[in-house]
Amino acid sequence: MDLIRQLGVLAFGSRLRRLTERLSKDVSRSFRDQGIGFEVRWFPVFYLLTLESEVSITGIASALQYTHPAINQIAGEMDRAGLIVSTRDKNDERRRLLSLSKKGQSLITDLKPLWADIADATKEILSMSGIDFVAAIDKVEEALDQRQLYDRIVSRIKIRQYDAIEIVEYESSLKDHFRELNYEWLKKYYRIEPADEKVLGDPEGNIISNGGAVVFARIDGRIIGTGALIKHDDQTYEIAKMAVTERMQRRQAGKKLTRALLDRALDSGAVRIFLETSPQMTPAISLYEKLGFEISEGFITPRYKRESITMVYKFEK
Amino acid sequence: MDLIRQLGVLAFGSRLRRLTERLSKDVSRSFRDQGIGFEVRWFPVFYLLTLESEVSITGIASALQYTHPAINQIAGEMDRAGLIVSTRDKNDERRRLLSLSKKGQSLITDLKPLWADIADATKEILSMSGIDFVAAIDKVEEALDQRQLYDRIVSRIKIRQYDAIEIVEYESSLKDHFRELNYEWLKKYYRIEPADEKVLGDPEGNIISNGGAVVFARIDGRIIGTGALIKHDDQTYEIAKMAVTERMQRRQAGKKLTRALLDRALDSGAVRIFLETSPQMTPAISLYEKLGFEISEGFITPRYKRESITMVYKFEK
DNA sequence: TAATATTACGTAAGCGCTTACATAAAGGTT
DNA sequence: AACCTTTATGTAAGCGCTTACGTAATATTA
Repeated sequence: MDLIRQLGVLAFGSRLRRLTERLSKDVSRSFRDQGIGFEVRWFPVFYLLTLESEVSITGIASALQYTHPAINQIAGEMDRAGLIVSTRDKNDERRRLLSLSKKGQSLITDLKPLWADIADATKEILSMSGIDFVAAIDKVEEALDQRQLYDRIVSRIKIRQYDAIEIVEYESSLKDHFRELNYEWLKKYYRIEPADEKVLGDPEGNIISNGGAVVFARIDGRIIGTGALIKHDDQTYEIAKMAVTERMQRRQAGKKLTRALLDRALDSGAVRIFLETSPQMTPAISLYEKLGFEISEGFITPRYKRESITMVYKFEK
Repeated sequence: MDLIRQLGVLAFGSRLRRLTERLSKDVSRSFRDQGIGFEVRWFPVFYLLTLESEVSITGIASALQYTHPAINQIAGEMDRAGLIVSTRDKNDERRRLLSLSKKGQSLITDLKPLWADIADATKEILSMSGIDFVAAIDKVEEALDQRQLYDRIVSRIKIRQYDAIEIVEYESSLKDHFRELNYEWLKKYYRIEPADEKVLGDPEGNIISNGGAVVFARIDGRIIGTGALIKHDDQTYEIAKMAVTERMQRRQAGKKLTRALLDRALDSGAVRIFLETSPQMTPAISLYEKLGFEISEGFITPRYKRESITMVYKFEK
């Protein structure tokens, strides 16, 4: 009946939220019952002030790992309830130092046994889980400190996307894709120059027949990206004409294309592999860096008017 | 440094909230990154709609254990995003039946692998806790279903309060307390009648010297309640003149006083123990019931004008 | 069959935090 | 000393749920 429960780890967030709400609602109700005029959400701040007096808003915030507006709001409420007093820091007029008021001090004795009851009851509930729940949360938080959930998800997504891309060899039926994919971004960022038209119009004549290669990236049967390997001499290869259609960018096609061309160059005995790209293309540059290229002084005559930087593959010694 | 962490079970609510926020923020970010136009908070509803179509708002709410306004809001957003369509139920014009739209249907294939990535990453994090976190939450929720945290806290508070009350024997220096405590509530609810004045003015002459007793409840050195045992004959005792000062009510003083007087009557060989109270005093009545009294036909001549009901102690056979 | 209770849905506002932004004081730099 | 950066605080608004409440449709009951 309870789908959230069935979904297990998939609806883990909803699950935790529900549990949190359930527990904290009960705790606040217990507090209210006592008619002490104390809200549970004040508890961490109050407790901190029993340990230390003259603490600033941000001081409390960082000790409790809350944001400072949260503390500001709680302090406002506690102030209105007469539990704290605040004074300006003599040495730093920005800071507002909080301490418990007389009334706040005297509340401590009333609250302490109540805390103990709540802690005991909570422990009782948590012990039903059969494990040390608090310790388990500690470990989960440590794991998150080490590497965020976000990063873990993203790396999985990337691997999946990378695997979903198929690298396809050039054949003449795909000739138009090679031109169109490159035109798409050239038009967007620059103008198409004669040198572009020449190479993109006849990849067979200009690239493949000279010992180079053209490959394509395919997802679900659709060509979405391309790239070429141009042979300059037996030892020198250039990766060029990389293009991925805009809608399919950030899906690791560039990475898989580059790696495919790089492998091909290495297999052909390349000693020098380079590429040219534009300084604005920061995602591309960082991709190339990840794959082992580094920015270098240009060593070939620029063939295009557009500004470019040269990157060279760093062979491992 | 992190006080919330140090507080352990005492700040368990804050702890859980923090973890929840951290996890769900990362998950939503991953979703947003994908640019699918899908919010994580829609997930449970969306998932349910992949299993069943034509589900009503309250139907979804109860399946997911959310409130219906939550579902209403989520449905509104999903509607605006074009993921669902809603039709009126032919048999019940109040109900709005939700189903996935074409667009919603086609999203399923995009979302499924993403769900899997998120589930895997979450599992990875949770496995760091070294225990089956989801199962642990299951058990905690079961424990809560059995008996709420609130009830567990309250019963601890009551025991503590009960233990904090000291029962004090009558002595003439406490004579005024006996009168004042009784006058306090008599004035509040009725008028003081001659019969009251007589007994309350001279407990020694009217109660104690006739083989009865007067006791007091004391907290932190202060007398806060009183009660009397009146002897009618060797076998018949009456519990009467119970009073607890208003500010100290609900602290189990009445219970401890009654139990003390009851024990005394039983020790004296009572065969019949009764008391009179007013029908409006429902908290008192339920207290007496808990202690073994039951409402009975009055069997003594009414001594006061105020309306009253008689309760008799039920001896176990 | 009229009155009453229940149910389904919707809307507004609240809760306890957050992010985003503004302001003023303090500290650093040239 | 003028300028920029950083820090402490405050305020507004948002988020994702909740409670509270209103209205209309349906079910129940006398």
